[in-house]
Amino acid sequence: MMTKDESTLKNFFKLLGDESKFKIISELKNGEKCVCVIFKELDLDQTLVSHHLSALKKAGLIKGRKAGKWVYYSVNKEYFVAIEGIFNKLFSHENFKNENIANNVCLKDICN
Amino acid sequence: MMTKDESTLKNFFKLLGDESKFKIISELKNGEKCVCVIFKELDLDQTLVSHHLSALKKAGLIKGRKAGKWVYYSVNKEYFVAIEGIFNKLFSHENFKNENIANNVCLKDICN
DNA sequence: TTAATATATGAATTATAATTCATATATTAA
DNA sequence: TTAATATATGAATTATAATTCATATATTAA
Repeated sequence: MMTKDESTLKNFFKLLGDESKFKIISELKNGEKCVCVIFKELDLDQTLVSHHLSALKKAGLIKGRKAGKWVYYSVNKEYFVAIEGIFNKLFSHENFKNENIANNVCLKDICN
Repeated sequence: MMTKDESTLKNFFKLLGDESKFKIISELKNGEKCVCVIFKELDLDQTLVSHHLSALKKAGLIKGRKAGKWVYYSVNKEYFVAIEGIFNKLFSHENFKNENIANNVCLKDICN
């Protein structure tokens, strides 16, 4: 019922519909950051940020790089390139039809 | 902390992160439809679809037109034009920096 | 007028995601 | 070696959104 692209985009929306995840991505757009910087800058619990990062990573939006005690996260550009393509394909307003139905006519005769 | 644009986009994401709402918008991209057609095509309860429509309308994604017993919903193009602009401003990959941090260096000396 | 139909809406319930809590592991500093 | 730090993770709890239920209103057909 939903295409793969629609499903991918819906899952992306669901993740970034959360304010904390949205803010994490906003931070990472400026370059990679370790967990310690992210949770302090956003004033969130370390463990909460780790959970969010784990969800974002699992879905492919970000990737992690371990270096010593730290883990540096950064946006996965390939993912965002793909999302951009899907979004513009599915949601650019040029694709929207705007046919109005004549008053009192119910499409497809489903309704009486 | 979040700009108005970021907040608008986040709320859009939150709404369309829901599969039913996503599908409703997908249907309406093809032109306006009455509630009766939407809920039958999506095989959802009428009352549930009304709740979703109400949320989408309240946030500005769609508008309703009453004609007799029926209410026809359609996408609000102005809203999607705006969202497209915000999305492309905030999420096009060209905006993403990709500076890697030297190993073991924690940004801003927040961490030890 | 009365009955049937389309839609909306508030309240109750249920499902799901976010958050917290306790704690484990890996790594480096002392 | 031992202690401290950075991060992750499973389970418990809490918050929030989705869904259902009961029912109201408006409109048209009978």
